[in-house]
Amino acid sequence: MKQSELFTKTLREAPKDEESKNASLLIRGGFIYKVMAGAYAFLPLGLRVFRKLEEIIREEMTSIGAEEILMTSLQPKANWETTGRWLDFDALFKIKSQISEIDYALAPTHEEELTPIAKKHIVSYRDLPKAVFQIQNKFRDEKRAKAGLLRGREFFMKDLYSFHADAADLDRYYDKVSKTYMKIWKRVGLGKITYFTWASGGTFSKYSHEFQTLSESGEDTIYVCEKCRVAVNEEIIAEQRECPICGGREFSKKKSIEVGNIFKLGVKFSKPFELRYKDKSGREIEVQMGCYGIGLNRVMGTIADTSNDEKGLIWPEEVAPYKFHLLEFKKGSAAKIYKRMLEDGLEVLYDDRDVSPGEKLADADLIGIPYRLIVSEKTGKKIELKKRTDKKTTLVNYEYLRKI
RNA sequence: CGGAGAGUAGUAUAGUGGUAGUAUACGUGCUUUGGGAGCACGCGGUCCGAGUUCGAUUCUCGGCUCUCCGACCA
Repeated sequence: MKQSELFTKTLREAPKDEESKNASLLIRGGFIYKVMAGAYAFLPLGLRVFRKLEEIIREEMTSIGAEEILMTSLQPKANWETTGRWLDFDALFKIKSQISEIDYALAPTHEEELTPIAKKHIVSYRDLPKAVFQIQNKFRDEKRAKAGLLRGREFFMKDLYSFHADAADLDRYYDKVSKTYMKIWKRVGLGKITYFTWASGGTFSKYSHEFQTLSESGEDTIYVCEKCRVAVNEEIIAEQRECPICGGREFSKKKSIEVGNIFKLGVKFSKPFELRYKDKSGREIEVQMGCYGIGLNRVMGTIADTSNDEKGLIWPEEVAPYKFHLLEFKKGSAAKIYKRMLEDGLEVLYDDRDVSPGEKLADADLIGIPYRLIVSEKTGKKIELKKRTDKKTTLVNYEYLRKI
């Protein structure tokens, strides 16, 4: 992509209506646009990051046998009445048709939609286990949207739902998902600071688990067992005074962002919707369910929040909008290299704009693409390479780029 | 939802009961090119409504919006 043709511009100063570091940097870099409190549009660079995240998550979900579906945002009131959550779900957006006066829910989560769907397809023990996931926008009527991308009213989630014949099978799958989640954090660059965390199970079960990423701008507090690299959420530390793994009592208190959580739903939804299967003896048994979420906006915000310096963003390689940022200091001098990179399938943002070197460098710092290539001479022969976090550049030849 | 603060140009800011200023961005021209270049000229603004007043961007009231603190958070 030529930067001269990019839809967005960078902003020299942080917008004053946004105090959070994540949104402030992302807005300055032209990744997102704030539509209103708690609702952000993804612009070309931001969408590229989003798609990378999506693809990583998709690959990992597929690797544990989950199939992708896409459900609706508009949902019938009746389904929510079936579970009692039409009244009980605080953050449920309810809308009324101005024509028919029929009530709808704007989906904050999809158990109420998926369980009846599953009923059509899961009728026998032969149909189990099953797992489906989707990546979709969700709506939650948060009393207070805050912290930029971290708590919004409309956001994207990957939600995975699994269906099992019995609790033991659910347990096995739940563990598998946990491990896969840890792989995902690693791939998106949050591996070292994300902890598997014991949390209250809410209305579903005694415990659930969260994945908490250490960050000063987080709204959660966790207690980390440094020995086991696991944590417990503040809400259960009172009852769970020991590390669930090693039994240790040494915790350090940290602020964190919940980037994912997983629940064993049991029969919470299969019961009201009468999702049952017949076992070998012909007996009808309620299906065991699990659900597993990852907030994509939140993950993107968390990366922005935890991976930056005073000059701008520092994207982890797997989620960067482009792998290479090609800068030229003499008009047109990098055109040939750019063309060749495209032919070789290398992901590159080419700053072909007619602006000063200083401005290009400052923008490159802000946008945070991991590998910077600088062509300073008219001949275009010399390529300097500098990682976003490096202080100095090194001369490389073209062939080297393909090996990075 | 309770509390606090804030709305002035695309962005960031200053200021004022009487002509709204600066930086940056943007446009034109010339010069310039390894850390947000320089000069000149130009374009562009007081959130909405009501009230007080000869006159309101400024004061008062209402609304809308945003931010922060708290509560809440499948």
